[in-house]
Amino acid sequence: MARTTKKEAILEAALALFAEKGVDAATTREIAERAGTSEGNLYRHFDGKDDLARTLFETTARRFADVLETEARDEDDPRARLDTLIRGVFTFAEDHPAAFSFLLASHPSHIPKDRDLRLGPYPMRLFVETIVRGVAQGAFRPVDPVLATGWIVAMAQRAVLLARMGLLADDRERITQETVEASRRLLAADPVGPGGQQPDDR
Amino acid sequence: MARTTKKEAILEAALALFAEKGVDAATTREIAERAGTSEGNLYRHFDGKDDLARTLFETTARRFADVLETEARDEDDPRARLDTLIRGVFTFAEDHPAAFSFLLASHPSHIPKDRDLRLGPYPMRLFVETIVRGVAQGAFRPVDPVLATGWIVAMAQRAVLLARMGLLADDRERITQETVEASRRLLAADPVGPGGQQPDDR
Amino acid sequence: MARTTKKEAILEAALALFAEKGVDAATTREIAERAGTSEGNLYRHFDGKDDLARTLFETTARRFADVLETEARDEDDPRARLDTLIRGVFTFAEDHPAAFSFLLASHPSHIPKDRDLRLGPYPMRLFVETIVRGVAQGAFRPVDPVLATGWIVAMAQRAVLLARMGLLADDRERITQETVEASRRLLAADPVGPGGQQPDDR
Amino acid sequence: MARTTKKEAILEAALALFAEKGVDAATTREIAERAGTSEGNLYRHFDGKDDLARTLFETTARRFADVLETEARDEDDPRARLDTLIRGVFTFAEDHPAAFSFLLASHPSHIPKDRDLRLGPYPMRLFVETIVRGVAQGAFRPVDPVLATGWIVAMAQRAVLLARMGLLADDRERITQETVEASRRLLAADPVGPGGQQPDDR
DNA sequence: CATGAATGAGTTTTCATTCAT
DNA sequence: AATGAATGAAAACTCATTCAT
Repeated sequence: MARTTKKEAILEAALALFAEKGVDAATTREIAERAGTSEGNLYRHFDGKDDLARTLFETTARRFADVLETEARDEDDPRARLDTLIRGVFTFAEDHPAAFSFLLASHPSHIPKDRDLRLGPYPMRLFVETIVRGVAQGAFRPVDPVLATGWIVAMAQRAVLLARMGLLADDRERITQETVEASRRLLAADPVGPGGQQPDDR
Repeated sequence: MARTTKKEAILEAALALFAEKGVDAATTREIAERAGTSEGNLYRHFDGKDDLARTLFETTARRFADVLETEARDEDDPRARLDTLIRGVFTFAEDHPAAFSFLLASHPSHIPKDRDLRLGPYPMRLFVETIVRGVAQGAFRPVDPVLATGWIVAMAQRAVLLARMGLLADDRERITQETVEASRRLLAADPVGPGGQQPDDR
Repeated sequence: MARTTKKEAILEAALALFAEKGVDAATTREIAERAGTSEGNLYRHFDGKDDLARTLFETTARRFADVLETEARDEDDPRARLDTLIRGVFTFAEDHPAAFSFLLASHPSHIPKDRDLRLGPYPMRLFVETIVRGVAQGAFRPVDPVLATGWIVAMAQRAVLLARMGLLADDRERITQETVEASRRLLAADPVGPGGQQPDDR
Repeated sequence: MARTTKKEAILEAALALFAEKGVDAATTREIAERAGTSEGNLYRHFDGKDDLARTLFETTARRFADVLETEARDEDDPRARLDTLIRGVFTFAEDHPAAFSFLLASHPSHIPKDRDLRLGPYPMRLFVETIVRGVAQGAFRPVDPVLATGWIVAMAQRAVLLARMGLLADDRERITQETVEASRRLLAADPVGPGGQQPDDR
């Protein structure tokens, strides 16, 4: 308590409740209660519930991006960098479970239009850039980098979700490894000479 | 009156609105209005909004599973069968866009607990079974079939989402092909000989 | 079923529900359901819920009066007659529990104004007349007959209520006797000279 | 605002309306209106209409008991004490007419189960205790004290009711006296020798 | 800053009654 | 007669937001 200001307490409470039951289902009263303050005070710090949600979306997405960026900072090789980014998703999900749920669970209609990519542009962008570079360098096979990013991020998110639901036998580290490995296979440049595996429309 | 009973009209209206704005944000009044009936009548047919959501989740998930099952009925080879299932996701998304959105967008807390897999057990199960068989036959590399199903379904869903948002340059057929191809790579059995990719080299 | 017409079934169902939860809380739907018919049909036989309640109040009050009248028909002596009337209340309460509850539980504001006496004028009148006669003959001490009727009827009703609630140790017959005895004491003419009315001369 | 808080205003308005038309027939809107506040505010202070009714039942029953207790505090002799308690019923009915009506009119199904005695255990208990003591001391004839309490309380209530309806010629004081006198006769120990009055089991 | 009572515009829900069949 | 879908009006209840203190 000592350190955390009321404003932070409100943000924290709101994030937890938004993650748990969705923005619509969470009431300002609950939020205030959980934050140990009054409803009125919530309005001193924020413009309202929507503002709270928007603020949280922004800061959460940015924090997510920061985690990824920090972890991947040193990696230069696209393959290694991508691995790290994926691991970052799992790390973030573990370290900030409410934030992770909130980002995932927000109904599309709640998400600000210009950062539509479900996870916000910030985190996505790092993936996209890495893949673009990897393709250019021949480290990855040629694919639409946005599509590939979508695949990989979705895979990681779903893996977290399934793990949380207790539907996976393996432990988190193993699941992370598997998912990293899977993404490698997804993007691996085809071996041998030219004429490799076109997506070969069957 | 005509052919479609009011009950069906209500279901249809609710599905559209739930998909568009989420269960919480859709009001019973809107639903009734859109269904061309009275709010009271809605309560004659359903126990309330939650019941409506539950019913829709169930029937929609089942319809999804039926589409997949029908399309994959003739395929026996796990690889071909998996391809078909993935294509089925895209087909369903195109043919029943509201149902698809609704299944995706439902907040986890709205989803009946025992069919938690986001898409309900019905559709998921078909994937899991196919992968289990494929692994047994050596057609796929050994992976946790639930995890692999999660990956693949999530990839397909995200691809649909990105396409809907207009973030992908390719047309739908091409995106479908790409996603099918990606899943093949994900599960491809390793080339017998030594030097195979262990998932955990790192 | 065979014999009882739907109309009777409706009356019976309504009486039971009115007694159980009150007129307001009972819904026409419940009534129809319990009567094994449809809501619409209820409106063929009655003008609505209020009409049903009014009809039931009337017939039930009359039936009550009939029971009392029948039992007391042969008694001519005011004392004996009053005893019999009181016993009649207990008899009616036992034979027609729903009717009895309904008559008691109706909120004053539901009771037709001109038969205000809680049990309707019919049953009350028999008591009043008997007491008037008893007073005139010197069998009872001089009291306001309406007030005395109120006392006695209220006593009997309360006794039934307490018995139903299981708050009384004695059996029904004993409670009846006690209440009859109590009413005798209430009205016993004072012993004037010697040889006066012991409360229990009978 | 003034002195009386809104919460009290709500309780007061609800009590008046509940007494007048019954709990079911009174609407939250009316209550709020009459209390000079908004419906929403009613729900800030109470969980709903039922909670309001429950609260009122409790506080009203307790206030009733308090009145009785206060008035009877100094009386030690069972007979005098019982007289005072009966007078207390009339006093309470006059001073708190709405509370009195509400206690009487509540449909049994609204009454909390463990204080079923129509007037709540609180007021009843004082009567029961007094009668038990009086019987033990030989001041009253032997009767089931709960039954006797029922009789007497019911008599007093009915007397008030009849008076309110204008069906009694006498004034309130006279009616009170008569009812007190009646209760004395009800419980008077039989004179003379042993082998006193059995209720003459016929 | 902070509180929590108060508001009002909504929402969900109920139900007596009507109506097409 | 009978059904049960449909209605509309009103009920209970919710909740983001404001306001006096």
